[in-house]
Amino acid sequence: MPPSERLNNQQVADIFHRIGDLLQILGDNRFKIIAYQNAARTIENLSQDIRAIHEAGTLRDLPDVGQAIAEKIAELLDSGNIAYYDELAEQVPHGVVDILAVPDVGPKTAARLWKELDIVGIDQLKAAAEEGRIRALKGFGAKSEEKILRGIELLSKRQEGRMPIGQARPLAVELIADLQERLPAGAIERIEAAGSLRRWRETIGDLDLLVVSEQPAAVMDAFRTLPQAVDVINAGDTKSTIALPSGLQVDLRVVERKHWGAALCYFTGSQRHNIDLRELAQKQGWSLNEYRLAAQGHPDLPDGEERFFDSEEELYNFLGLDWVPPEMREGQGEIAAAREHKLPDLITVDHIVGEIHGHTDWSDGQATLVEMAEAARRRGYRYWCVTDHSAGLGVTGGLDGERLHAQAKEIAALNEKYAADGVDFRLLRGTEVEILADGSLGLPDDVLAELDIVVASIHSALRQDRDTITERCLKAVRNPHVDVLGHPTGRLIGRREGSEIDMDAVLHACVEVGTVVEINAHPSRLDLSGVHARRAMELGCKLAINSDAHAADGMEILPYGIATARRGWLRSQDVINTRPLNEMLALLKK
DNA sequence: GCCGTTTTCGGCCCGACTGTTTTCAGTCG
Repeated sequence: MPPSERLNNQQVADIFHRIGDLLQILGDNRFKIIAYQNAARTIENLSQDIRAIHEAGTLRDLPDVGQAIAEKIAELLDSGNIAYYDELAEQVPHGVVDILAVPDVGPKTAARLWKELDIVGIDQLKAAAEEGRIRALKGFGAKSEEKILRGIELLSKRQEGRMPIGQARPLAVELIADLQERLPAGAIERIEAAGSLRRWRETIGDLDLLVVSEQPAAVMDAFRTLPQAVDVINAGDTKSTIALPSGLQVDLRVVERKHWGAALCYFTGSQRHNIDLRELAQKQGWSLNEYRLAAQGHPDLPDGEERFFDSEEELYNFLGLDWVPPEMREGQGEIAAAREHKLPDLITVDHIVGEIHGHTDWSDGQATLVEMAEAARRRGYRYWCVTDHSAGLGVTGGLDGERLHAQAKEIAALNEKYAADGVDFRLLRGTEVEILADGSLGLPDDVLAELDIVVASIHSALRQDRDTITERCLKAVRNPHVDVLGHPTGRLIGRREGSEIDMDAVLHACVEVGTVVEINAHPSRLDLSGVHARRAMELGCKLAINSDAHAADGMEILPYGIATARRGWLRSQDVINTRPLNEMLALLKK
């Protein structure tokens, strides 16, 4: 198969999602539909290329993949299509599936619109609603038509997709502050952003706010009348949904104090994690919802007997589990690990004692060397490596050997001053050297050899085909002077897909030759991703977490990188810049 | 269609909100 037709994991997962959609519209068994959806989710969360798993003959070992789905994955990868899928797709006009994307239009509605009104696309749906033709259907009225039109409107606003977490977190802070300002002191006892934001997912589909209050009506009112609310989508007694100008939806839910533990857990998700937790509770004779555990078929208790939890930890412990950090709640084996008391001791921001990738105004940074060094010191760092761009990346005024020498003098002078003042802080000399299109580097080996740390990164020709860009990267990784592979895929979340690089091959090479792999903490990069970070750790890679700061306040985004590492189940010992200077340097390639 | 510290058959999470309904189905998370 030519590289352009090579399906990636997401594309394979999309086909199985699509099978699920088609089965829903056709009214098939709902558990069969769930099975396809679960398999799709498993595939999109894989840390390895699904083709490699197929070639190893281990598809059946994947969770939620049984005989039937394994065969269909194999068929898809080998032949490029799935006969069963084609057969389903023939039965349903293409546009009917598109209609499912409209909020509040589900499979039942889509099927009826198609069969009873011959609506097979969003444009037709809009026309029918505007012309008042939908109210002719039993169970539909004028309000249903309004709701559909509003749904289409929301969908068009939401086309930009999910919001990057780097935008969503400040927004949540602002919303919480505004809400509190509009209510009398004490009306809100507790408030926290839950959902994918609390799990630190890369992108956020909607914001979930959870509140403890004895005045739910006042809270609901204040929330629905926030100036940012351009639309009120739901308005209940304890739950409301508003839309922001960007199209982002915000849910707010009010619960009683005694519900906090169960509610926070429920609203943090993920959905998969919640289902796993509820199934576990069920096996122990309990029914779990967002408020409490209630005995149900318990050997010693009457049905309905309740247990409440002030904290998540108490709930998890009650079920025989250790508390699971939110970043791990993705249904990737964390419940089993929590039951066996084998959850990793995750890395925290406080473990980081220095960074080894950042920029100054010698290249495209905004601050001077001194300003960056002082910013690093204010964070309590013991070292910071200056890695300005190399020549070869035209736009940023990259440094050649001569300018690196000039910079070295400034670095040496600063280090001498720190030493004289008895300050325990060292600036290191480095470069972010460009991996050129042919895999050669932007600086010659003799220049690289002088430096403390060489970070090698790709910024251009990211659209090379898989084999070419993988080879290019492998060549750099194997260069004896290259210590760190910077932001390996080059993606910019929400703006640019990463390269098609064969990550498994690159990680294997890094283990083999001792090249460190970066988790770039910038919220628009988060590169490696959590999924790839976990794979890297499992393969035995050494990792580093860097802000890639270009300004004095640039290191403040480090928590995004730490969260990504935590999503990859990383511990402090997996990350080299948790170690003191000499230990860290000793972990680099010799 | 998947899965198994009760199971290879018989299960498969749970509740808020909405609209059009007099008791519920559909959708969503």
